[in-house]
Amino acid sequence: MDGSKGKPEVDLERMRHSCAHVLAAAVTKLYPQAKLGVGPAIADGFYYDIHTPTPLTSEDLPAIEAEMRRIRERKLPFVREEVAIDDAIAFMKSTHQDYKVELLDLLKSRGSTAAKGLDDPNLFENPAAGVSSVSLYKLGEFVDLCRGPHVEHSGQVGAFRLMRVAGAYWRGDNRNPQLTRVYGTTWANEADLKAYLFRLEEAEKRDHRKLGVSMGLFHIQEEAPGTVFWHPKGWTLFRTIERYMRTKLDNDGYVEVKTPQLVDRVFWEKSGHWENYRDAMFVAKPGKEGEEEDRLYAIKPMSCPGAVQIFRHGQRSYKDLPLRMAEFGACHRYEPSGALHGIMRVRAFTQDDAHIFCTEDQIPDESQKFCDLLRDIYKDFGFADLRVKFSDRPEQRAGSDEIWDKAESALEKGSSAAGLATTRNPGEGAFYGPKLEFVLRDAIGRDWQCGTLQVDFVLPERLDASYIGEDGAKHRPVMLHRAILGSFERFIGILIENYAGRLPTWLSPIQARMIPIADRHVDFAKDVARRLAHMQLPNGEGGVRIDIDASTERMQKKIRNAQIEQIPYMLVIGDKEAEAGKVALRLRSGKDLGAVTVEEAFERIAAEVGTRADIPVAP
RNA sequence: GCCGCAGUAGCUCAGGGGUAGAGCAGCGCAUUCGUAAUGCGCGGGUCGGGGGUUCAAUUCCCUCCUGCGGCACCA
Repeated sequence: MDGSKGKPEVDLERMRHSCAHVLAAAVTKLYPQAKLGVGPAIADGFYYDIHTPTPLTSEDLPAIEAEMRRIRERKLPFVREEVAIDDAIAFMKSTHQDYKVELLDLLKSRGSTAAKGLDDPNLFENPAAGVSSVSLYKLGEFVDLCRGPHVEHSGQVGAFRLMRVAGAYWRGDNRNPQLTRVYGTTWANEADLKAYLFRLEEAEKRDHRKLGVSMGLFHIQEEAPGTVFWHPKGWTLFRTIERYMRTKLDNDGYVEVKTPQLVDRVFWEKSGHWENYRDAMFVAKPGKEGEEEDRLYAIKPMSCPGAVQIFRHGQRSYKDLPLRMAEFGACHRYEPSGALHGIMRVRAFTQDDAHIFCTEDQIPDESQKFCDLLRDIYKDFGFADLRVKFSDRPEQRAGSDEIWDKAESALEKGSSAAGLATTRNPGEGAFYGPKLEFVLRDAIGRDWQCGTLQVDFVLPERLDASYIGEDGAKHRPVMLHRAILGSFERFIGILIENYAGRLPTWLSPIQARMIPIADRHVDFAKDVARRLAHMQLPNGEGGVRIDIDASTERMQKKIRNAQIEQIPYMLVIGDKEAEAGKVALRLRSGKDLGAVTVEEAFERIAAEVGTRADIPVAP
């Protein structure tokens, strides 16, 4: 908040909410048959859900916005009026505001309009069930059910802009009719509004879908919706991350496995997936047309049932526990078409999955160990800001209360021992156990949930996993599902957006580019490139990933191209360098480090790769 | 999946009932250059697929696909 500089404090939320009323007033004026849903303030602005006989489209927005400006100019007062709830219902009925009537009925009977997971902050809430009166706000002719508060008059709603329309289900339930949600943004003044729009444009430039394609990392095409074609550079990035993760897991006591992609549906029936997720699973029926094999296979949507098969193959002893079984599992899920988003939400993805088979007593230690590992890894990728959500027992759940008590406290113990504070997510756990969800914050303040740690005492039961205990009897292991990156695809998308394409050197598909100034320098440049490619970088990264721009372009153009590709190091070679056997080192920040020996250049790159440092960028 | 919008050259985009145009990229030639764009030339498109209306459709209509913004979903 900057209320500094003697400026009057601005209550943006109040302005935004009032702006939603101005929008509603404008719409009801232009479309008298409009029925209103809810219209809260949200981050950066507001929305209002509206039903009109023919749905509003973006083409209608300019006229609505113009009407809103007229209302702003008239400086109409917001007038609060407390009325008996039955009077309010009668009034809303008389104006055919069916949705408002529905809300009022809820208020009357339950004292709250809370829908699942989302309670509308703009409406009256009464802890005691049932309310007898509600507040209405008048703005000129327009009357709305609302808790307030509002600015004094419509001249104070600030600088706004209607942004877009979208469909939204009434009360967030897809069985309900869909209203048109009009989104707007509101700021204290025109300058702030402009700054916001500028920020949006900047965020758009980070979009991994554009950057990833222009950086030559991957593409997606029509015939394979929601699945990624990884190009050489993108796959280099993928493999770099995979190699890094593998090393981390090797050092942390994991074993790695690979389980089948196609498994008979009978197997998924046993695991329970067929029943719950059949619609979201890809299936395959092999064989000649008309003579297909009489079995239906499903492509695995997740790796855990496969891991259990390996666990239960042969006998396990308590001495084998905890058994940390990792798999970079390629999973396929038939995600709803509207959910697909670049490489962040896809139908084929690779989880950095692992299943820890352990005893109940081992859960706290394993949780702590995992939290430590996860934080360590996030730090290496440049994410220091981490928060943890703790989702506890849902209403619908398997397992006794004792077991839940144990699992929940074990998870809490583990995360707090790792020095992580958790926020509670009541009732949001899986039916099979509680979970921790790890959320990282990126460079422009967006949150991404990536990691997860879930306790599961159902699947070992369903798939009959057991081990022989110290007592010689069979016992049921607990299974911890855990992921750090979540999926490689999504995590790479996050990395691209976090770094705006300027990946740290250790992750850059091309770390250095040779730029010979003239043809006569090409041979020397090739020689330098060869040498650097054969020197061993730390962390088992292999040689420097280097290429050479031997085109007939001018040096300036080659530099520009390397800049656009965000290559961390440019090694320029002309007569002076060839003579001295050196290279002129230029950073993508624009900094010119002058002529250095090949060894010096290597040391510099190696140091950066070794610390996984992010290179400072030009302002 | 639902609501709304969009799909024209590899990319960004203009155009519009009479079978298309720019910039960048690509290719060719010339240039051999000192830290973010050398010049000239050339090629490139079933205007997302299918159907309909029309003498004529890339343009209008229907439908499917894909994408975009949300909603719903995310084991």
